[in-house]
Amino acid sequence: MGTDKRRASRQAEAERNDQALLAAAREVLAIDGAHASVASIAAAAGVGIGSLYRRYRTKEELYQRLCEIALDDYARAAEEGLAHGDPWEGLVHYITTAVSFGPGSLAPIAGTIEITAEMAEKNERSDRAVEMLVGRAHRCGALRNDATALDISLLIEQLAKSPLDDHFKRQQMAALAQAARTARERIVAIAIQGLRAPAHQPLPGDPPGYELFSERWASRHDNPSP
Amino acid sequence: MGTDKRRASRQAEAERNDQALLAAAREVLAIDGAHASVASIAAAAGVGIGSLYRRYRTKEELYQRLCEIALDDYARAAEEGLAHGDPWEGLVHYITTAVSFGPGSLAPIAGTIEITAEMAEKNERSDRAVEMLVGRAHRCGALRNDATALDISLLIEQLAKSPLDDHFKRQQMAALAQAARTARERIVAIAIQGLRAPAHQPLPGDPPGYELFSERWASRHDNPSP
DNA sequence: TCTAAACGGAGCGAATCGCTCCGTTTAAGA
DNA sequence: TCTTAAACGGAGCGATTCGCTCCGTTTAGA
Repeated sequence: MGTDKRRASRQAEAERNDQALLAAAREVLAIDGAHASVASIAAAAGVGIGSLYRRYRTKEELYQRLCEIALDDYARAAEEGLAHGDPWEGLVHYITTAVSFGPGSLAPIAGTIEITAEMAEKNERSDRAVEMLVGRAHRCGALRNDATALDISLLIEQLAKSPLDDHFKRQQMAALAQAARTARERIVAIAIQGLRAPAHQPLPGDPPGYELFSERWASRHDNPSP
Repeated sequence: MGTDKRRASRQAEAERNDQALLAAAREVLAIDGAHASVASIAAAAGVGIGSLYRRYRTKEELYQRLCEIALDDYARAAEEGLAHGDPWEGLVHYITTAVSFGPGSLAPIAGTIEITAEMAEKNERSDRAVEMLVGRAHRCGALRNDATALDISLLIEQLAKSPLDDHFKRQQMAALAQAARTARERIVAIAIQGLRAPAHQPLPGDPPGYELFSERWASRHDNPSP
């Protein structure tokens, strides 16, 4: 079909550039956090700033797209976990996969962008899957019964960010960055072990409420310091 | 003695301001990370910028002082742990106390300042104490034997930073910040539970090496991107 | 050879940085 | 009461960095 030929070289380059941009943005955001600059994202993708702004009219638009992709990844990881026959193994798959995403593009920019409809929808899908995953693991007795789905979500967020890895990446020390990554895998294994039933002693305080998630995305553009 | 009178109001205010500066710097650094500004530190302390620079000739000098204090806190927490009769309880005391320090003033500025002699000394003292703590806990069989002292130090660093807490603090939402803190306490409890022997399965990969700590403080002022 | 789509990046105004410099306040001594 | 010097707060300097625009160049296809 002619379409394939029309989509050839030049348009194909545009497509490749878009993928490179999204991948680079994800990486840079994970390392530099909220202070990542558009210039550094374009540079990391090997693309001019102009090309970036031809695809996304603004920085926020790019960030929104990144969030949608990240939320989709989380939802998929949770659904893969549900596909596992063993409830515990399924939960472990979700946790390790989600952690391996790194801080993704979510936490660093929470509250700085407007939530799109697509983001809200993917988020609900993800929440539902995680809730089912945790419920299953509770019922089969593998997961300690005082750990809630929100506890696990917060645990994932806590483990996802690796300051050590980021630091060595920023300094271009690849070997040490790799070592930092395997060190974190050990820590994740420790945390997962801590989720197994039975627990030696109950978790302190009340279980976390959902406001911890929802309130943080209520984007308030008013700066705290006038 | 006349000294007390000479040290009265005006010099006393200077002393109070110094304490306020250190406390505020610690707080601001924990929230804003490496991008904290001198102006915001002075403002948080309720002090003029001029007063800050009368005490510390440069931003780096202030940061070095903060690091020395933080390292001292860690060392003290570890030594308190050693004072406990029960090895496991002593280790738990160290971990929870160290985590409660937050990211302190260490991780955010690692590699950005020169190490003073005092910093190196306090660091060694802290390391020795932690090594003994972990050795004791291993010998009495409470701590899983494939978890090393470095694993525990990295675990502490991983848990110390609370993005959620920081976010709500930045947005001046005190109630949610408090909720975020108790949520993190639950996560710390989970992780500690994961350190208990016996483990269901061994930790993956090789134990982390000490370069992960030492290399990161080798301050390289050359920017990676020329 | 010509055209139009995709490209890269210099550079704009605004914001922010670390830090200096100076006019003001205040407690102690004459 | 007046003088003095130590401690104060903060406006503002030059440098840097930001998001974004604008324009000259490259290149695939007719």
